[in-house]
Amino acid sequence: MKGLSLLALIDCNSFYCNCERIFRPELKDKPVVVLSNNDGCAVSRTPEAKALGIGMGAPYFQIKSLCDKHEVHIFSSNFSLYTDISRRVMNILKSFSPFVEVYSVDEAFIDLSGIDNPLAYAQKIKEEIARRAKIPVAIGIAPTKVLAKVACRIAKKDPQHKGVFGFQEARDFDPYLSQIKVSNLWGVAKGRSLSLKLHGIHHAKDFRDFSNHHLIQKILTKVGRQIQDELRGISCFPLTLEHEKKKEMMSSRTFGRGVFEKRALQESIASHASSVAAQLRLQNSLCYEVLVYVRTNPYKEGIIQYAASHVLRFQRPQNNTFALIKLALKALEKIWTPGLEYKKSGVRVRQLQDEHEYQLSLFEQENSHSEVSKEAKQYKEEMLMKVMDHINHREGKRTLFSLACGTDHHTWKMRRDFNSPRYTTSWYELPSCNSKSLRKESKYSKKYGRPYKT
DNA sequence: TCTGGGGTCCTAGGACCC
DNA sequence: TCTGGGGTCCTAGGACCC
Repeated sequence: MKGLSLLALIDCNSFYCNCERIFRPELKDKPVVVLSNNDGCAVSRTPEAKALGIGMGAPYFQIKSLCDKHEVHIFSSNFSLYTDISRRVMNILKSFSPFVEVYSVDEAFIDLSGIDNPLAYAQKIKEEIARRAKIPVAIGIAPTKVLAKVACRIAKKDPQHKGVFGFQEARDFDPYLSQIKVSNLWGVAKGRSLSLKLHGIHHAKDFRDFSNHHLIQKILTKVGRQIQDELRGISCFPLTLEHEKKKEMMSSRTFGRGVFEKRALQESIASHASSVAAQLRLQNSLCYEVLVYVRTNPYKEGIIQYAASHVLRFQRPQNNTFALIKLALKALEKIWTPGLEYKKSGVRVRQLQDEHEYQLSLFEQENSHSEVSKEAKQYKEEMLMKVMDHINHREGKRTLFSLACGTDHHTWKMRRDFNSPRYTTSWYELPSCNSKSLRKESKYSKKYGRPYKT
């Protein structure tokens, strides 16, 4: 059986609630609920709370009396705590497998290929997480992600499996797939499952064996076909191991109460824009596109409903806080309508680009034209400043670093004048990074310090 | 009156996820 | 009175080109 690809989904049970229980052990076996921002609705519930009929996303004002009656313990969310606990859980997983894909704050896939007894191994993982992070988890084992999700669901629902369930072969899932409702499959939510039901597809097995590809494509897009394949044991969603950069970012919030004034809206947009800019810088990304949106309260009757968004683009990509705020406020002007009661606002950035890639593209652009654009020059300086930040400790010493640019190798020589309170970098490009010039430079570096490489 | 066709690229917005 | 936030991915359809 070795060589067969196998993966496991580790899913923390009622994650936010169990994070809170770490510090309140007396709440074990008691109903606990964690509320969303503004204490709006329930986002995490323990099985005891679910048994009382508290649904996912249930508005707090609707369940409040129920909670009071059954002494449900209510918490406002504490995301920094949950992130911290999550990191601990993921670190434990990394000690079991080098191939860990962190899927969300409370879920991860790991590769179990080649493990002799996967079920026993998973049981060990479960115990270790319970012991070291104090978080109960369920583990599903299968050849594909969609089946691992199914397995994990069974592990959670059926106590006889003690939180770990799965098979090495897709066909072993057959008896279970006819029990699982299609709406419980990963990637099939209410809307799509309703359409599937119209065609007599009620359970996961019906779905897997449905052969009208055209119809599946129409109802569930390309993803539907992939889910079908995954149910058959053909992997379409492989593990993504490296930490990939985000492709979009957003910051949004509902207001505690309705907002009428333009000023308040502007303030919220500026704050979202600045938060997004900080996120961009954190992963060294720039963005071309800024989307601003506002909306009224769709649940409130008797008011004029309004939802609008507007997109503006930068000429060159940015992650500068002030540039983002400026553009976002400009976009807000386009959709601002007076006399309405606003309830939510947000800023979303799209078309991200890696900062360094962009800078390198400017270098290339510059090198291919005799005329240096002002923009390219400015970026070159900014980048050099950054490098200077890194080598700041080499005060007064000449330092060399080399930069890989496309297929060519450009070498930049830099110098900081230690007599000046400011950076006064002098730099120039060597014609090419051939071995002769490198040798010369290495002699030079020996005298003044090691080369700095990026 | 009748107003190409086929291709690519871009974007807005929806469905879904946790 | 009070109904989350942050993501990904996909597609329809418009703009544009020859």
